[in-house]
Amino acid sequence: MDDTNPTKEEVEYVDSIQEDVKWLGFDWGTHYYQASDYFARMHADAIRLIEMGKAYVCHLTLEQMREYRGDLVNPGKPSPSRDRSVAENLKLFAQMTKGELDEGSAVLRAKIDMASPNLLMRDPVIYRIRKASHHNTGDTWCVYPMYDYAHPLEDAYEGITHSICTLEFEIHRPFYDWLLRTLDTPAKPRQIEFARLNLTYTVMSKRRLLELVQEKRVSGWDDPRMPTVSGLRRRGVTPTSIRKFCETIGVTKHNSLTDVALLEHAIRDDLNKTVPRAMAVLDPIRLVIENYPEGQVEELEAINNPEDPAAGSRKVPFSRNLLIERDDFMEIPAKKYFRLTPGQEVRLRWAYFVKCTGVTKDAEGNILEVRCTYDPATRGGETPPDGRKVKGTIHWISEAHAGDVEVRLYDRLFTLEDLNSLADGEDWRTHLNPNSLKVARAKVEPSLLQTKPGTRVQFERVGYFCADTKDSTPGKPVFNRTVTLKDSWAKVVAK
RNA sequence: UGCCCGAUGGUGUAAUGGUAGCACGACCGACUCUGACUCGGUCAGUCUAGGUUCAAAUCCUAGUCGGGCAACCA
Repeated sequence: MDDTNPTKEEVEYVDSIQEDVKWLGFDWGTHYYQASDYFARMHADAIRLIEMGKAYVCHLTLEQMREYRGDLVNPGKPSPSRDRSVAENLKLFAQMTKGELDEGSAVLRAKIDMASPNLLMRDPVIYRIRKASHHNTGDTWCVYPMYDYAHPLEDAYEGITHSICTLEFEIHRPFYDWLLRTLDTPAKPRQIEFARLNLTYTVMSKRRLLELVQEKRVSGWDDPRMPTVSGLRRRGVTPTSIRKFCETIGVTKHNSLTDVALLEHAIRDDLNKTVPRAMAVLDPIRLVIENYPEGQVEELEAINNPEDPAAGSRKVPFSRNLLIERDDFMEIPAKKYFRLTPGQEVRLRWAYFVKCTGVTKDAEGNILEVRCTYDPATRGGETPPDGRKVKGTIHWISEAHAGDVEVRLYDRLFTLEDLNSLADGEDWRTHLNPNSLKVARAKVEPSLLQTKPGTRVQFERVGYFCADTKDSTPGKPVFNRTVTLKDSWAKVVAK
């Protein structure tokens, strides 16, 4: 953990990084280190640098420093303090360390090359005065190392071989190497850079994510729409699928934009194999079975996970009045529609074949309920003795036994695919998806009411869901939609 | 008008001098008690121009395009 700057409140980030990394399945064991663990050693190395004539105390103000640095095409010029004696530098750095100098009045700089084409090599600052309390070292120090100085040293102290970081630090590598060479550290770690991940339809920069949180456009860092580890976790994504996704996309050095479909595939692939099924109706309409006895209730057996025999089965109550998905009925059917429609027969999952006999409507012509008859010879959803087949199978809930739950249907956070390619002056926030969260009341199998927070389930024919870890209460789970099932019918409809 | 890095199907990648392969996706089909899963098929790629070589995605040169760099941030 690079906790080199005490004025940046980072305790909460440190904690969540640890939590996230552990959840992903990794363990530091005894190898959890912080830059602040090495402050004394780093300070001693700074003194060595001064003694070598490779570092000096400089009094330039921020503005002067910028001016002296030159720019992308012009070389910089030396600080007036650049050639001060070693003895004087030692004395001044000691004063800085003891807190005898004011913040901003002096810094320690490495003495490299003010004409380097790499601006980071034009005598970079390596220590600054910060009279602030550090979350780990308290008030021990008045001077703190810059990240660029701390990074190569902590790697060397730890005997790191490959120090992996993101692309924007590529230009810092010459200083990384310079420091190790100048100090002649026993270990010579190598910094290797790789591209950070960009995903379609979302933002990944910490700055933008922080703005989403601060402006309350999401509920927090762990809002299930956030591409953060805590957001994915709360949404119901598994560590396995994240790791699989990472293996798939690999590690490279060029900026790319990964299609979120790759992530969704990894999620479905894992959840399909591991998660139990249940029935839930998100947008219910009543289905009345005219020839099923009133008041009769049957317990029908439903398999929990066809992909995993060990998951066993459960009983689901069945009765005369059911609820089915509004989408699963069409009074005037579309072409190739093989769900319920007048005269057509479908299977009720794990129950019976039913044939639609018509609908009842109110005075305005709105459909109040769908009516049908069932075939007792198809109990359990089995093919009847006459070998009759149906094209469609739909899910259902017994109205009298239905549980009522809140379901949160999440969609992509933005409507724009690439948030890094905005027109000049365009605000990325204008592309926020107004429908990234839709809340629905769903009717579910009674057993689902006992779902523990964090438990994942597939609502058959709908999608994968996870009981929310924050807003669920005993007996009243709130379900977050992790990802929908693939829907090839939707594609047909779209055409 | 500088320096550094990069470029392979729609997307993400593999191939480091020797058959351009894999996954996602899209499309077609089979199967199906989830229009899911699974299975079969199809689509589609080495940024450009020179050069080296028996042979170049790979090495060299130039160009084009993209990204990064001027906090006492990380």
